[in-house]
Amino acid sequence: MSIGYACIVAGNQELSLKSCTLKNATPDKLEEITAYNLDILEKILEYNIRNRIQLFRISSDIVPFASKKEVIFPWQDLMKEKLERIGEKAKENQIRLSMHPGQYTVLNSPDPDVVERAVLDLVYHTEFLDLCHMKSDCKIILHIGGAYGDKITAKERFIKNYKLLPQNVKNRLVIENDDKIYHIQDVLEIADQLGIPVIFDVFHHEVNPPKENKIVLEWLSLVKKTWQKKDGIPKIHYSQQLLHGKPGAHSETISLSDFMDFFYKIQPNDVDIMLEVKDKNLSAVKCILATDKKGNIKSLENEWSLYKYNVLEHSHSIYLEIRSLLKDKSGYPVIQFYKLLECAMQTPVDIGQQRNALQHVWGYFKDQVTEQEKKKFMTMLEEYDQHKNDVAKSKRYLFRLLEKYPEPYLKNSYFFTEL
DNA sequence: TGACGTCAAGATCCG
DNA sequence: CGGATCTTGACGTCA
Repeated sequence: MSIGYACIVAGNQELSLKSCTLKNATPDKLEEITAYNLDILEKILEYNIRNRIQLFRISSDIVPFASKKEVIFPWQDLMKEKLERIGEKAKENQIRLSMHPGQYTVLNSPDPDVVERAVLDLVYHTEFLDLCHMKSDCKIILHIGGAYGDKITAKERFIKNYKLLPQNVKNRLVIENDDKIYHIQDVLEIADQLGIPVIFDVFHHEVNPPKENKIVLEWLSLVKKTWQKKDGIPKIHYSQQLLHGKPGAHSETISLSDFMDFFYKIQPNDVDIMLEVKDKNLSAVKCILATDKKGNIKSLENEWSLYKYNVLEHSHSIYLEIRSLLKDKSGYPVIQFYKLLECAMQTPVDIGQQRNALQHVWGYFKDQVTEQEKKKFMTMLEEYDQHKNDVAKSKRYLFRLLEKYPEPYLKNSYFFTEL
């Protein structure tokens, strides 16, 4: 079983991809951005390796406008070596990669132009994974598309158009239930006709269940049967409702207790779980550590080093509680640790503690900065006390000081990330 | 025609 | 001029 996340590394700006607008998309610009993005992807894989994350979705934006036929840019040839290196790294470390064209790739549209673009887009995604030499268990996930007032015909059109796809696309394509139109029963029906695997999105299923009343475990068991040996371990999508958000909106972080309830319910020895959540890798690490049977306190100490100043901003008492929780070096209180962490992050920031956290962090700089830099920070603190500016300004300033005075402990921490 | 979702690029504003 | 903040882009469907 692997647990993973999609596309973006939270808490690390250095690992974000570049893009451009269509109007600026010259071949040179595209080559520059793509080369940059692939180097970043390699670094993201290294991050995933360090954190034992073996499931990862590559952003469709990795090669900008790759599937637009007006944009001529032979990325397949230009990036051959980089793609091979990425594939090697993934394989060596048993990382399962996937890609997921968004809601605008619609294979079952009645408009032939839309279908043509969808096919080109699927071909792009397939070529990307093929050029990395990934096995056929590295999938491309697609939704069924629109209903156009006649779901039966729309389903038939999906099936018809699927059959026209090139074989290498078919080798990777899997279909997923969505939160609006095609529920899991629809998708299983299509999958049965085509003989292709189904991704069961547990959250979409909650939002958009079929009329037929089966428990989640029964649907899951039907879904698992659609995966053959060559397709790898069945994969599911898991996310949670954003409280006070629109139905279907993804939560900021994964609530660990809800995740663990689900985890024990499904006994997921033989599924991979892709998390769809705003804090991305942060939740993936949480769920991986929480389900690790032989976990080590060192992992929690490392997590603590990343979150401690954020916790301090919200609650001094929980800060102390976690510190004491981690004192016993023989235990592995992972559930309790994240319970406290989640609790702290849900507590509104305490103005006084926020100032306290700023000063803690300032402690890393105070003996090495110039008088001028010191003065500037002190002025900011004064203004902060008089409510003339917000904490974000001081944080930005401290973050900028990190470039001049490198402090890896601080740089890695989430203090400068909005959580 | 605008909302939907997403987030960096691009544009504009500010001191 | 650099930095902060607001707006646009790119996609297809549906009300």
